[in-house]
Amino acid sequence: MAVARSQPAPSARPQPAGPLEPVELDISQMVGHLLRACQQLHLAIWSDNFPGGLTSPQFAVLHALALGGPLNQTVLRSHARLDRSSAADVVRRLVARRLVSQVKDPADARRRVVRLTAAGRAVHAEGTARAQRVNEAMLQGFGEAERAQVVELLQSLLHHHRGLLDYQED
Amino acid sequence: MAVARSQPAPSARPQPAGPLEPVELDISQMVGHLLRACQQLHLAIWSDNFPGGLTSPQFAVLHALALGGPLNQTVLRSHARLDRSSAADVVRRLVARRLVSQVKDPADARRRVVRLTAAGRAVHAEGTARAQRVNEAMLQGFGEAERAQVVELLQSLLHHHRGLLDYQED
DNA sequence: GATTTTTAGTCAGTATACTGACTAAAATAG
DNA sequence: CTATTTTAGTCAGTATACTGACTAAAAATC
Repeated sequence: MAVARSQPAPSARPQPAGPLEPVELDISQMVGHLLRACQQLHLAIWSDNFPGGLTSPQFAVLHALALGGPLNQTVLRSHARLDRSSAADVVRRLVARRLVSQVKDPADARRRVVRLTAAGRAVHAEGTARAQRVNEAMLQGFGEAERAQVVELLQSLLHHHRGLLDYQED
Repeated sequence: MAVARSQPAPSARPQPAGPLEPVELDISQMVGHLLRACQQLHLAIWSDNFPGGLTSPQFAVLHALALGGPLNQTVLRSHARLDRSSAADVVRRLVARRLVSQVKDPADARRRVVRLTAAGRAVHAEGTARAQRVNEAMLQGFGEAERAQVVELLQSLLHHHRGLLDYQED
């Protein structure tokens, strides 16, 4: 595949001792770079609002369980948007904190069904308000229309690539 | 700080055996959840385009050095949007791969100046085209106007919180 | 000039997120 | 029914990203 190569193009002004290859790339406009920075921001805001140490993926797991009853890891990770290894890690930590419990599925010995404990349900209920505050803080400075745009554009971006992530569905 | 507590509110329809606390939270519309999923997507696309194993933060460091000459870690991490520990980690791996080198700053013994090696400059030059392909792939499915919106909204989001991240500037 | 504070960077420890290899069980093919 | 394949989950290893504690050097203060 012929990589797009920038031709020399007779330049009018000779650049004074810059790098030899023409760097025509503004990294601050690259979606990946922006997403990474936004995630760092989100983590900072999240941590401020969850002094107990519950992380966003952990909350996503609790939320999926609160909505959809006991789930095996495969269904759980598709709801919480976690890959296999990460889901196992997150569940392991939630088990250690006694927020969820795991039991073998009698109908399928491969599956281990994850269930909220009473403590887990309480932490989820209390966390819901915090999660909403985090979302509000993230969107602070945007008007209603822009908030909707942010959500729609990110959802569209994901939708354009549905099936690429291993937990897919959608 | 009085946490917003959902009052019972005389409900017209009794919900059939749902969870006790009213779960009025759509996690698929939370910005943080969407950002995390988009980053997973970006990582998948990036890895496809960089079979050599160069990561996006690593490329960001090479790019900052290619643009701005030798830099100490503090300036470097503000350009590459990395916190102190992560920047040290990334630089350590780039040193191990011989893509950058570090020397003590004679003017300030605290600083260790990072510089591109010839190999690093070559990897950066070659990676620029790949990074552009990743960006294009991420935005595939969007029109010109929407692409601009995505970039502008994410930049605005970051701008609204400038100063919150420790590498700040901006 | 001596003390205090700030700054640059390291280090240990933890949490996602990934890969690839692996086990065990279920589903399918023959 | 047996052999193959698929599925569920684990495990080891690596890369960001963070916290908090720490060292050493520079800057600021007195």
